[in-house]
Amino acid sequence: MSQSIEQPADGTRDRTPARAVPTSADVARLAGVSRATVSYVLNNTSAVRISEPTRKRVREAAQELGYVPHAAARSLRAGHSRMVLLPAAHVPVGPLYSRFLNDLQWALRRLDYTVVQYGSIGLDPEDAARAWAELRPVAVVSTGEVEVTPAAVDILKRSGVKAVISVGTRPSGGTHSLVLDQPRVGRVAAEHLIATGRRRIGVVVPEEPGLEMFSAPRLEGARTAAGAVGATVVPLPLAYTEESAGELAARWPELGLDAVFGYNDEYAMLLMRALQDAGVDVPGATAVVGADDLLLGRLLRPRLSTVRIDMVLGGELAALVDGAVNGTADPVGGRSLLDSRVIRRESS
Amino acid sequence: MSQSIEQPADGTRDRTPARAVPTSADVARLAGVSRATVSYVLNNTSAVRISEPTRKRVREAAQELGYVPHAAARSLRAGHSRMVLLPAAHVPVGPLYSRFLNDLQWALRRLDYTVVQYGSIGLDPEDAARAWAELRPVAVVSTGEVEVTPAAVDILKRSGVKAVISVGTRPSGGTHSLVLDQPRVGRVAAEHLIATGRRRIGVVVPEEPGLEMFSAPRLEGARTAAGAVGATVVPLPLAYTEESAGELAARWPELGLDAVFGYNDEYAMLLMRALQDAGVDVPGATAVVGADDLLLGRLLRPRLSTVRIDMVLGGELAALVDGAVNGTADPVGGRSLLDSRVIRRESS
DNA sequence: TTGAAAGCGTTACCAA
DNA sequence: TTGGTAACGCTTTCAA
Repeated sequence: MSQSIEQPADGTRDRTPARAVPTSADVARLAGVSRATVSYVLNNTSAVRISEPTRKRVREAAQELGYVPHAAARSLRAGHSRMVLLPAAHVPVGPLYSRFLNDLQWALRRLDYTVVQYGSIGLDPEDAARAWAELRPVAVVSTGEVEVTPAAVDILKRSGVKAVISVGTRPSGGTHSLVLDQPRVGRVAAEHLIATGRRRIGVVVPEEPGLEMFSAPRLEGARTAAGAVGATVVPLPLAYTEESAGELAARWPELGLDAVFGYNDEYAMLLMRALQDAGVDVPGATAVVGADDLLLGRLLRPRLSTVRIDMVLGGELAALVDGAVNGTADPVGGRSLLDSRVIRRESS
Repeated sequence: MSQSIEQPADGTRDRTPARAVPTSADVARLAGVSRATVSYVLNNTSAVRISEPTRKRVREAAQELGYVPHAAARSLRAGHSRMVLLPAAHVPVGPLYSRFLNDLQWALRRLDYTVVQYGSIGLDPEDAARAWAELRPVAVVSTGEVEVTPAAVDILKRSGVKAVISVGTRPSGGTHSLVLDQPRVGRVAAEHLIATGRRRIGVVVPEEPGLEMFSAPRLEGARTAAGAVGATVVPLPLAYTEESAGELAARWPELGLDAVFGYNDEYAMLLMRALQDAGVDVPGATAVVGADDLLLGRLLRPRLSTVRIDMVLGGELAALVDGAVNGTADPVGGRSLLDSRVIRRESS
């Protein structure tokens, strides 16, 4: 057994069976003051002056009891919270996106928001919205995998949500939308391939679920670019396994493609290797382009060409959220936050 | 500009300036019943029988107002919540770990917990614990990057937290610990290399911050295995860049190593390529082993040998959390949830 | 079958 | 300088 569970071993188990959690009333009692005074002292309320000895007594009492204020009670009283709800992704996405989400979480934290990840599987958009609304978040930032319909937005707004922001999808009614231009990724890839003389372009469409929201618009973008010059685009379903790549590579001659956009670097690497193993010359017979500019793509031979995506920064999105919450005018309007450009290496 | 911000475009901006969020009292008023009745109807309280016409009136009133119950008020009244707090990682970790966290979040959700990600940067363990305690979570699951000291555990327990679970670290006082056996990863890698005749083993130690919690124990495990048979282990600091790998490869002759454990597949791939570019024969002169069994590792030539880590499943950890919360006896005791074994391919 | 009221832990107003 | 009190939104016991 390479893993173990340890019970608390300090001999204090059940020393205090269901001991009550101390409240400000307990602190007040111990310090011999009123609850109001406790609140004043602990919140450093400047409008009220409390004598130093009293402050000291209160603080000591709080310390002794291990008193910690109750956030829910506080925000109930205050009438608002600083909770930002992030609908959880159904499936782990790529490294770029994970990094983005992590950045976002930290940036929000720095702005003193509490981030709640909330998964809502098998709920339709409106039921999901109702579930989210129960938490009375001040903002909802949907990262696109979860659809936010106009009706859902209405439910949220009516429950007091100040800002509904969707990122990664096309704008949906009533939300502030941060549209990550996925079609552009496919478009610049295709344009690059066309510019280097290719005319029959395969576009990998991952079979793994949860990726359609990225892959479909990328495919569409490639189609746009190809349509403009009479080039052909062929969708290529591909699972992230060596078998699937091998099968696709075996069909390569009959497909008659002279280029392929691999959705991202990982799928592109997988396919490129399969093509090479099947005797297809890269980039001679077929050019290959990935996306994300992963370091690993530079390790293969030929080095993988890629579309570098400059993802919007978590900090900027956090600023947008904060602005929307405060009702401040759009803090990022007009700025280009997502840019994609081809980095040509050796595979194209 | 490849990205745009859209304002709500339905012409309804500020249609209802600061309209109050409906409460159960509003519903009661509209339906012509008491708040109690509203609560009974909406919660399907079985102990009380409400006439069908009344139920209907209440439901319609709720519907019309867009009423959604207030979770904080509810749990304040109930005296407990179902919130699980997950201290946020400071830095994005590998794909395996992201997947694990995602699984965990979903598994907890399925058990009807609400997952709150909470970052606490620059806070010492006790202050962080106090911040967490304000939220009155029912459980805290530390994924290791954030240290949970015994004092922190005490603060949490006193605030009503039922279970403190730390995963990935050595057991810390008073918590249920799920120890992911990182040393074992290094040990099996080293044992494999030793078994195939290698004696001077380099172990990559990533320079990227936030990875020490994994890399240090892996290095230690390798040392243990080597020490047992008089083999040598040399730590190799390496940044995740081609330059760093190139510099390390350039020093290879003077290092005199006949094998290297690359920390994980990504670092191993990076280093293996640099070695090959520097003219080092792999696996002839130097054997290379990674970890994580990434698909991409099979694309290089020679195919990368790796340590396959069967990570504990999110669902199992969620079950442990649930068991700890319910006070049920340890639900996973004695089971081996983390296992590591070498998958030999061509690079060793 | 329904309603009145208490209480969860806070904070803010007003009075002392 | 301090304390009493009401109110935030909800559930639940008790009484009608």
